[in-house]
Amino acid sequence: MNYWLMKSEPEAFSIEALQAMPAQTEHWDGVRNYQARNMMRDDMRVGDLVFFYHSNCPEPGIVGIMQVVREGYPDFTAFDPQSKYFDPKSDPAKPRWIMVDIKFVRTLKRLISLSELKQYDELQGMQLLRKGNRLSITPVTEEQWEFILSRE
DNA sequence: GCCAACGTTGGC
DNA sequence: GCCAACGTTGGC
Repeated sequence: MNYWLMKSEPEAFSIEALQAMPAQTEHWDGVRNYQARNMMRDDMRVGDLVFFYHSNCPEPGIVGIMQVVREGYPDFTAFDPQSKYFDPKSDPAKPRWIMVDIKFVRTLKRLISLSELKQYDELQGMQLLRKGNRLSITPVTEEQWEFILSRE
């Protein structure tokens, strides 16, 4: 069982939007970074728990929890010229990009902001907090996961 | 294979 | 809107 953190701009896709989906489940499309793709492809398993992080918004931070319900499969938005995630170099016969399906578990009782996360010694070394980190998917250790939930 | 130019992310 | 950090592209 692994733990993760996945970022989304709430204007594009928020935890409220996930909660409103049929079966409260959605595919996590549009990841166009190889490191993040490799994590989805190689390491993410059904049952893994994921923090939902709102990025690029007035108060960035962790807003809820979701769960992986389908393991990596081709990101079909890469094949759709109408999609903003279209990638002409992704060949349907040899897909370049991968997505997983994610199900809403719950919102946190309160938002745990990025600025708060940065203040905890216990979270030193958390990949999200590394200088210059731009990865939209990062692993979270069990210790970090438990600690963050204990601050809720 | 190097690296300059360019594009994107995302906090502030 | 700014800009630091970083990834990708493409000429050589």
